Amino acid sequence: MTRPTIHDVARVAGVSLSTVDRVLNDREGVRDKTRSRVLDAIGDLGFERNLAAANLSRGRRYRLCFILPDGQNSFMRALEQDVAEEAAAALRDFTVIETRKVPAFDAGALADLLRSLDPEAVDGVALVATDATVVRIAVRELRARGIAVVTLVSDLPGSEKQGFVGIDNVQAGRTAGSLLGRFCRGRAGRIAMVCGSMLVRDHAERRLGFEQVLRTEFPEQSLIAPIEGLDDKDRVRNQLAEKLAADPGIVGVYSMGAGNRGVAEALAALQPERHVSVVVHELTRYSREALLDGSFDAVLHQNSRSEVQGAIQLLRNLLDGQNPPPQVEPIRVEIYMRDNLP
Amino acid sequence: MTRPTIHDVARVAGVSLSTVDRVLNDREGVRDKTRSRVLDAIGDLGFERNLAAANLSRGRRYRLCFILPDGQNSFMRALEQDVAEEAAAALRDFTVIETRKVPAFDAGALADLLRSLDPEAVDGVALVATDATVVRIAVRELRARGIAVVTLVSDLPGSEKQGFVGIDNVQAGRTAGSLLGRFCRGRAGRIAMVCGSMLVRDHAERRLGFEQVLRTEFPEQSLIAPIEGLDDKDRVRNQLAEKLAADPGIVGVYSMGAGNRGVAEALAALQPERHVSVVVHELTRYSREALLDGSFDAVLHQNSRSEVQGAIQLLRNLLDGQNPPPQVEPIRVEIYMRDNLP
DNA sequence: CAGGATTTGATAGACGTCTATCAAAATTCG
DNA sequence: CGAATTTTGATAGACGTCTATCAAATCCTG
Repeated sequence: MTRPTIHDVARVAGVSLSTVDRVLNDREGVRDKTRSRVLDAIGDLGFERNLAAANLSRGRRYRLCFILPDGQNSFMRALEQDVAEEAAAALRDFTVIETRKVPAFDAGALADLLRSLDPEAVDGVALVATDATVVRIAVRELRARGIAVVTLVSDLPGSEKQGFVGIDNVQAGRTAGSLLGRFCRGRAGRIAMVCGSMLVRDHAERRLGFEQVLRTEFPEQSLIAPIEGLDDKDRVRNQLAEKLAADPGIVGVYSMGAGNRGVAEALAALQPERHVSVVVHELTRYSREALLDGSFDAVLHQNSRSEVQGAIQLLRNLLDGQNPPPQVEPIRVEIYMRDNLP
Repeated sequence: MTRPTIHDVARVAGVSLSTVDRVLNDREGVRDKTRSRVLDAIGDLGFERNLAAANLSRGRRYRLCFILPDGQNSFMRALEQDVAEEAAAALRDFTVIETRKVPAFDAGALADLLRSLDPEAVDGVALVATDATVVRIAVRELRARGIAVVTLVSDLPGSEKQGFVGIDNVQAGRTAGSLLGRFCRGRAGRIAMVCGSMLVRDHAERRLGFEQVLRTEFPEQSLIAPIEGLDDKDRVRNQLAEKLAADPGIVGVYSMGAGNRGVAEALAALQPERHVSVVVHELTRYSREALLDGSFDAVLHQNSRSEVQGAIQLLRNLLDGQNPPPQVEPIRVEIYMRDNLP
């Protein structure tokens, strides 16, 4: 009924507390035979070290650093806010979180920042990755210095990061295709796409998934080459409005990232009897309003709060050296419509 | 940089450790003037008691009891499984979880069980409520005995429960209506509904929300009185197949709860060229298969694992007397389609 | 102001683990 | 075999909080 302690382990193994401690904390000077007696006892008893007591004793603190892109991207700003709020809550668990910002899409700046991190001051890092070789190298160096590394929102495949917390963007694109295809069923025509930039990895992946589904499952719709909005709402509004006016056969719009406001404005300018189904990404103030007034049909979303929590938990588990690290729940592609808004 | 301790509080307040302790733990024999000096010091320093150390010291353990309905409902069985798994993980945090089962829909049995719970053995209870007055009374008595109570999945409004962890079922029904209405757009006709029993509160609420949306937003569709499946797949299959055969104008099906297998079978029997859009509840082995083979279009889901975790966290917070209790993330109505299956 | 009651302080030991130090025992080696 | 080395044990104090006990100080009452 009560959990076994190191005292029990010592008793069962027939050794002293000191020896148990040496084994538990990987100190040297223990003969193999003795070590295995202790490990056997641990196994027999099902002993698990009381982390709370251990951390209390050593005054353990987790010093984490979150690295986010700077700039006006509203998803990133929401993420920053979530980090700040979770940082306050994490203090209770002896976790100190520092936030650093680097210019968006600037791999060199990101790599420089990573290189500057001192293992004396930081135990673990969560970064929104920019996909570049210099960053991979910097991650490898961080790991070599003994700092734990996970990627957040945007992954860095092929690097030595120890985990990724974010959604599967191909899956997100497929989901969008599946929804929009169904919403437009019976109205064969064309579908317009809007992205931030095709140079951004997640948007490229979303497009890939979207086109996969549309082409195989809804061949009655054809796709128009995407508008690159570059996070500029006016640009998005103008280009989309132009396309919609020029082609009355456009029955659906998929917007893969920033630019929701521009999309909403272009739609508002249409004749009321024209029906265009719309699926966009990221629940923000604007996409929410558009859902409520009926101009958007669905919004795909990633819960940035969960992502931050997941990254913190994953880093702590890595630093605790838990074996195996208890899995963090994967982040889901969430679908919102007017009626299940949170 | 380091958190203040009770020693700091004592020093700043100019009192002894004993007095700080008396204030912190609500022991009597402290003059008001002294108490407020201590409270001021706590406020000034931003002191927060180190729960890990406190629990270590008192050998605190959280004894929770989860009460679930017995029977073949597959959602409830999945929930039971989740409770078992979370119970194992919770042991690490000195939380001992016991599961009890009562006959489904039997308010008397549930109330009896609640009455039998001994505050010497149980600190908190999470129950899947049956909506009845005897249960409300039993909950009140539990609270009077000092046991914390929250409802899980199925709420008990008007009772003295201290929280509810589950989804908003009216919202879920609205979401289903919104999806199915869009899926059937352009094909005006009739929509069939399937429920477990109209006596179950959550199904009744789902129907309410569903009809709200269909009637106001998609008046071109008309609704057929629901089939009551009573958790019997053959009954669901037969009745639904009969309706579909009799009425070629049925373009959509909404199934509010148990009975997914029967729905899938009735659909499989249709001529391949007939297209019926389908939205059901709860992601199970069967609804998952039907999504994958295209016979269901969307599945609404509540994450029972999150619900169990949420209930545990809420109960622990209540028992810790945290003030204000840190909010548990609300449970979302999740939408799954083939392409965002977890 | 004495006496009793109430409030406050001081101290010790506990919870489970960690770290450090020193002594004792066991092993290895010449 | 004795000395050097390695391995093990014993002990003490710490982390932040809790509980208990007893003594000292302060308060109230008549």
